[in-house]
Amino acid sequence: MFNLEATLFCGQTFVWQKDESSYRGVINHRLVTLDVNEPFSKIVSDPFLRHYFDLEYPYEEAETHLAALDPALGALLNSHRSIHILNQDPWETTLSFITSQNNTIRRIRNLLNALRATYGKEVAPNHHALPTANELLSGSTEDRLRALGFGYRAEYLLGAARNVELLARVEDQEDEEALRALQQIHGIGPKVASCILLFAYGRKDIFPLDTWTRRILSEYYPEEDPSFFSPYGGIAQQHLFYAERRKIGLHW
DNA sequence: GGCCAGGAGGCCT
DNA sequence: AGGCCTCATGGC
Repeated sequence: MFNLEATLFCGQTFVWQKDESSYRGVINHRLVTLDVNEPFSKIVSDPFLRHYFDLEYPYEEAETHLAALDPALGALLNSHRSIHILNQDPWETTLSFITSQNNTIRRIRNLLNALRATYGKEVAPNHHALPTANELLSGSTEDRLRALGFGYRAEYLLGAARNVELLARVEDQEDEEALRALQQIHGIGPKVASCILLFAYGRKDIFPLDTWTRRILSEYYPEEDPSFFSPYGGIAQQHLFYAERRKIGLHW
C-alpha cells in the first residue's frame, strides 16, 4: 500500500499518536483507530479514509518522474515507498500550521490538544475534535488563548476563524492566486499558506520553504530552486524533510 | 542538580 | 532588521 508510519509522522499532521497496538487520531470530528499490524484493510474499505490517505493519486507516476531527476532522490523514494500527502481538513490544517510557526513539534501537539480539550466537541470518550471556526469565535478570546499558551499566535487563530470563508474559495483558485488569498489572513505568511495548500488541498507542486527545507536545498541542491522538482515539488519536499529528520533522530 | 541563553518547521511592522 | 509568546533543550 504505502508507508503509513512515514505518512503520519513526516510533519504534515500533528493529530496522530501511536501506542503498542494502534494509531489513533481525531480527524473531521471522528476518532479513527488503526491496528498497527494491519492498518490498511480499514483504510481501503472506508471511502472517507481512502480520500484522507489519498489512495487515488498516482504516486508511482510522480515518484518515477522525481527519481529520474536525481539518483539520490530516487534511492530515497525507494526506501520510503511511499509517503502519501494527506487530504486534511482545510480549517484544521490552518489551525495547526498557524500554531506551528516558531514552535517545536512537542509544543504544537500540546497546544492543539489544549485547544481540543477546551473548545472542541468530545467525539469519543477522552477524545476531542479541534474546535470549528464558530466554536472558537463563540467560546474563546485572545486572552483565553494566550492563557492556554498560544502567545502572539492567539490573535492569528481568531483572525483565521473570522476569515474562514476564504478557505472555501481556495478550491477553485490556481496555486499562486490561492497563496495570495491565504496570506490575506493576518498571521499566515508564505510558509503556512504553502502548508495549507499542500496538506489540505492536494497541491502537489507546492514546496513549503522553511528553515529545514532551505537548509536541505542549499546543502544537497545548491544550484536548484524548488521548481527543479516540478510538478511534484510537494512530494519531493516531504521525502527530503523526512529523511533529514530521521538522519538526526528527530522522530516523535 | 540548577541556571540561563538561544532556538524552535514564521510573521508582522 | 527586530520583536514577538512560550517552553523544552543543551551548555555550563
